[in-house]
Amino acid sequence: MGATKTEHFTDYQNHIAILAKALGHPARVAIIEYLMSVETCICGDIVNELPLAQATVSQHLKELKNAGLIKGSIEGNTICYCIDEKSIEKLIRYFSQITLELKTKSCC
Amino acid sequence: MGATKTEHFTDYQNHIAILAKALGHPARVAIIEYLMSVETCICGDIVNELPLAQATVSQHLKELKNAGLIKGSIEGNTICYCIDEKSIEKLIRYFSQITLELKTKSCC
DNA sequence: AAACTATATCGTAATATTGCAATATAAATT
DNA sequence: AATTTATATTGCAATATTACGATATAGTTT
Repeated sequence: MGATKTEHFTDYQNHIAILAKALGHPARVAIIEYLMSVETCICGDIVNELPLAQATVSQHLKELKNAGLIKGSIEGNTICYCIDEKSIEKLIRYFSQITLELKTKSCC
Repeated sequence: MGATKTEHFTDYQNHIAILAKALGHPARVAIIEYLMSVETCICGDIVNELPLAQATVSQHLKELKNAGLIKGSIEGNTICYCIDEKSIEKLIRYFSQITLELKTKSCC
């Protein structure tokens, strides 16, 4: 015990959970916010934007990348990170579906 | 070290992270899915819907409630759980904001 | 090539999460 | 009142996450 029983859930449930989990840390929300705020996605400077050590930021970026929320491409010396629009759109569709369903309910 | 440094981030960032984290487990996504699927939010039966022990489900429900994603009201013997629409709408607004910002970018 | 810059990985300590059996609580039924 | 039913809490073991210093890797500049 202790480990999540992913095998008991559907692929869709697991995928939504992976995306949500990746955003389940304020540092990663802050990273997304920063990527959103810069004009282009030419980055490099993410470490200096966050109140965390370089190794920690690198780790958070890796998690966002593994979840598919951001993409990173090597740009000479630095790495150009940007938000992967598709995953955000998947989340919007998921949550929109929920509110849509809720409209058909009578209670609460 | 080891604990999340919440104090370094804004209230908004922390709140989005709390909501996302609550959905960061397939069992909790499945709970939301189930609450969405039933006609009314008269529940009780959530435990039998999930492939997890009663104690574990109870714990997951508590986490969803703490995050504000669901509300539970005592209905005699059972408890009536339902999705808190406001928190879902907050998430939709958040993600919509992201895609909106991305439209103004030139790269990626 | 040596020094510098940007990022990743390793190792490790602190803390959190997941899952469950056992037990507690509390309302409903007999 | 005893039993049953529904849910919560406790305690604990297994596992995962968070954070960071130290070190590695790889491109850039001098």
